[in-house]
Amino acid sequence: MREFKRKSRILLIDDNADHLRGVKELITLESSYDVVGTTTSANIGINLAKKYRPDIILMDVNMPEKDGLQAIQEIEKLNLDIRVICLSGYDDADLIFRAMKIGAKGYVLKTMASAQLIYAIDEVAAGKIYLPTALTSRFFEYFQHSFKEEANISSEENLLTYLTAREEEVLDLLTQGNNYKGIAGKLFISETTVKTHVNNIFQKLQVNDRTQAVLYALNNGFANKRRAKLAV
Amino acid sequence: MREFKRKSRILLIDDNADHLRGVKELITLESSYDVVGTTTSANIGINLAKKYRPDIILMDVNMPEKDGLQAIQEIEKLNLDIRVICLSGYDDADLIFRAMKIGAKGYVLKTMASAQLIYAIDEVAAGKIYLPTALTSRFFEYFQHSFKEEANISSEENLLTYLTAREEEVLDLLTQGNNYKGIAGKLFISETTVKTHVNNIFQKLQVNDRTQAVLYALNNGFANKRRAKLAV
DNA sequence: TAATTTATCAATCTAAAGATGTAAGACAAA
DNA sequence: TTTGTCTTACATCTTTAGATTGATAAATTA
Repeated sequence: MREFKRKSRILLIDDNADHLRGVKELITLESSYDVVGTTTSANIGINLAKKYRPDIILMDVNMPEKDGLQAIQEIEKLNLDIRVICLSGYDDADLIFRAMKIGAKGYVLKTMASAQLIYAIDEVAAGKIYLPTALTSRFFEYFQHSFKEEANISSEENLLTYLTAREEEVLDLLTQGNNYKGIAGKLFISETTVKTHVNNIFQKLQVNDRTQAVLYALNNGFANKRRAKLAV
Repeated sequence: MREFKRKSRILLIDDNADHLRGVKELITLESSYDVVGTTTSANIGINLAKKYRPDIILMDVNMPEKDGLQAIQEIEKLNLDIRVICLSGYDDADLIFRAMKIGAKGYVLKTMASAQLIYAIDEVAAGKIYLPTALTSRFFEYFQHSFKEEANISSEENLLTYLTAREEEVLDLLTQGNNYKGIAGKLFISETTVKTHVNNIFQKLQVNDRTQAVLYALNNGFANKRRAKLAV
């Protein structure tokens, strides 16, 4: 069963007026999409997005007035189910990474063949996320690089392994911002006992105070809820 | 100018002996790669990797004895410049994400056409990172989802925005484990001034002590080196 | 069984942290 | 000019944190 699909409506944002015209012409002539608006200003673009509710926005990410990435973030926050495809002159890995991170559904280079742009729009219009193969490879190199450093750091020697089970419990409560009294109350032991544990923790982690202990714990894989989601 | 390239040497690790045989046959007959070893055990596989130094490992990620992902991590730690391609029966987004995170250079489903596997090996052998289009899309959905939650959390109301520039400097030094004296020394101001700033920070962040302030800062986007690399 | 580790608790002391109030000079906005 | 905010600074006081030493019972390991 094939459901009815209306033509996707597209908004173009690009500070280069020539390129803007070119893309509009391309889409109008070579595809079945509607260009519902064009602008050379990111700020105006955001307003047009609110007004026309396009299905897709082609956004230049290299604009002087306002950063394209910032514009994408603002649009994403509106939760209007608008899918943004980045247009960029550069295949900078960091740019690609940040764009995908904040929710871009595609990233296409201006230097790529026009057929590739149309294909990207087709894919994104169909609900997919699309990156050209070459950019995907660049993305993953950057992605893996950013995690490799983390791995190297924590593979030196993790002093946390020397902690006893009880000390880990105490440290866990420390990383939640508890003071001695709070920890004692939660573990049903005396405050002086907590002090003993905490002092032993300091010795083992080779730190001077609780803040440093907490920082060591967080930087060396002591899972605190949030980050655990991205942990292996 | 085209440099000489010797045939890439491949090690196969898959606890399913039938599948192992099939893949070996495929590679031997349909490609120009050398299969230098096969094993159904992840642990033996790691030893074979050390011994034969293959260029590429095809690793099943769903094994009972030892998790394939764990095996990949151990191999990556050896720094032998071995490129690992995951073979999996499932297109589970979380699995794909974790595999790529720990350094897999490719991820191919067992259900995919054999030509696709050969193509993946070709790409990885050529130094690229390869994910089939369908899996790339899944990866990005997962990737974006994991960051969207972060964005939502910090979009409640970030008390950090109320801090003055100087207070941010002080907080930054706090998040590095400095005490009053350390901060005073680094900012060339008196210790009492630091106390004033710190107290104001506590007020604005609505916390009781420095540990809580540091935790608030870290959980609300206050960039400390490491994480800054992944921040927008 | 003897030795070791772990978890518990206490007393004591010093140093550091935190609360509170006050205030002067710089600077920008109204 | 006045108002307000920011940065700097000090004094005083209370509370908390941290270091050190010592001790006991239970559990583990040699």
